[in-house]
Amino acid sequence: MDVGEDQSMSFFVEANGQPGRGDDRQGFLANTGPHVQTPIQTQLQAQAQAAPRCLRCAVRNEGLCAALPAGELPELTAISRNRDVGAGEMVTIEGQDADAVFTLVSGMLKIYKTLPDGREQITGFATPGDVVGLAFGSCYVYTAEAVAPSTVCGMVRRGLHGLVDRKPRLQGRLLSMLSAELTAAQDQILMLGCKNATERVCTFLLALARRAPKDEQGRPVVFLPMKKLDMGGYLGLRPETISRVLRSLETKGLITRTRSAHIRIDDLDTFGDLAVAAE
Amino acid sequence: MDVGEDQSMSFFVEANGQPGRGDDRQGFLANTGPHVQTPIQTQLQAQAQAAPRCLRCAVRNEGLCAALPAGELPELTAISRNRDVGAGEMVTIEGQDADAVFTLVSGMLKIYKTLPDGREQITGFATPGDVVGLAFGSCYVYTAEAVAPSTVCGMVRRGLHGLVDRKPRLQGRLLSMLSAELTAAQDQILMLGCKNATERVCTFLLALARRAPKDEQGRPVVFLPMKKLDMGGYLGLRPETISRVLRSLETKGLITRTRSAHIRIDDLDTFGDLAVAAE
DNA sequence: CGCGATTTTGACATTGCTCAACGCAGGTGG
DNA sequence: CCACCTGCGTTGAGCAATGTCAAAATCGCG
Repeated sequence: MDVGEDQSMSFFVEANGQPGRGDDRQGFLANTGPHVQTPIQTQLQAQAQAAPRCLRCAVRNEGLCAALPAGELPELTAISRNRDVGAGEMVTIEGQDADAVFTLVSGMLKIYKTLPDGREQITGFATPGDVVGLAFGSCYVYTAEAVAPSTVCGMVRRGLHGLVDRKPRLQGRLLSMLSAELTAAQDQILMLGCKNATERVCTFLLALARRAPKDEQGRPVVFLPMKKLDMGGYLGLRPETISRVLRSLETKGLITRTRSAHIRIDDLDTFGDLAVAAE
Repeated sequence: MDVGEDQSMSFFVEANGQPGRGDDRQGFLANTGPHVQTPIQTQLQAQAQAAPRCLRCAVRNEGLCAALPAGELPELTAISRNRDVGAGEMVTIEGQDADAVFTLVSGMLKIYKTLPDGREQITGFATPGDVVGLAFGSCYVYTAEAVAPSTVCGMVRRGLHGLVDRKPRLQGRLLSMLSAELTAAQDQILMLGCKNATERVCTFLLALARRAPKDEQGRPVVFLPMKKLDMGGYLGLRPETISRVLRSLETKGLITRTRSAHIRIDDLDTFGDLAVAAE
């Protein structure tokens, strides 16, 4: 993971409902048809038409999907479906019934929790391949909202539940994802608890830089599609502060703003020092 | 969980070693004798003498142990061992080989991570029943240090590994513990990112108050064995600030300091408002 | 080109930190 | 048994970092 991802899991400790039984809730994907206990023929038929999508998928080797060999992909295709979301649209909403689990295919989502008085704290940004919407209880524990036009692939909770039962390998994958979450959460705690504004911004950029493309001289060029307000919401800072820090880093020659929403890191070493990276 | 607990897990995604094989490392408990592949007789013998400890244990119904019925407790006893630690002693050390997993039997531990320059952030306090030292990789990802004289029960990693393989029920328990962790971590993120000093202190006291004993009028009396410095390390505040906030709460009649290190919460409602509890 | 939203910049306010002094308690040694 | 010492907590004064508010500049988009 990089800058925090999704936050929690589902269908393991099913809140207080049985896995089987029960009618399909009306959530997203409810019309995909029967998935878990589908009669063999119907299932195979569905797979035949469905197979290509997961196989060709941009994030086929990320997230949950990476845990399945190509031969088993059709089963995933059968319970999943793509959906486009525009910037500002929500994929999951804190407190609502967790009907589906989503893999981000393209774009970027912000993951946040809200205090009763309206203050909100962003706990992470999801990048392609990240999984969001895993919930231990019956409700989503955070809101996931697109900050750029995005595509998500939704898997019905019940369908995924059944799939996990049949493919123990998925369970291990879920576990390591959960563990990665926890690590990310703790890094954020460390950041919010100990670091000053400059250190926070550098930590954030550095995390993004790891996955970012490099220019011809090997300098990472980070893409920041989110608003300053969201960046601040993640770092525990106000947008004005972010702006000031970036200006200061630019003045010192550590970064260059190239295209809009793109920042090139010019001095990676000094940057690492400022980020006070753990080990 | 209450105020954060342990932080991560082990033996699922074993870093890059196989579960079986390999000599017992020299860590704590190495002298408990063979545990996993013990010949039946030896094992039963060990159980016979060992059984009573876990059965009588103060935290028998907490943490991992709660997942095992009384009849299976001897197996737990066989791979575990109690150890007393004085205030200031460390149970796990960030970055060191994760040889064992510990259940806190009595006392209190602080869990913290350290930045390269020495700043440290406490990510939680463990109370009896909490499990610390679960590590996904081969090393502990945090330091656990006693803040009061404590007793921990250590389980050899390999022994626990084998036990989890034999008792699938333990796996579910580990999962829900991990999920509780994550929830606690996110609450802390919310706190560090959004709340001011007073709100943080109230949030903290309120979390402790849930588990705290009540006086004859039903008011919770919270025990705070840790130093102000540690409390501050958890809340992202300096000890002077904690002191000032407590003084101010006292002046307002919201709390009363009873015995040393004990605080009674007099006005739980107002307190809850100040804590800005999620939902 | 022009509108609305976002970002930037500046001036100022506030919060919590720093530093220092003092007090209190527990432990130690005479 | 008492004096001292050390570490922690408390309190105060001043300060630095960041938040707040407002205005100007810029961007994205039609």
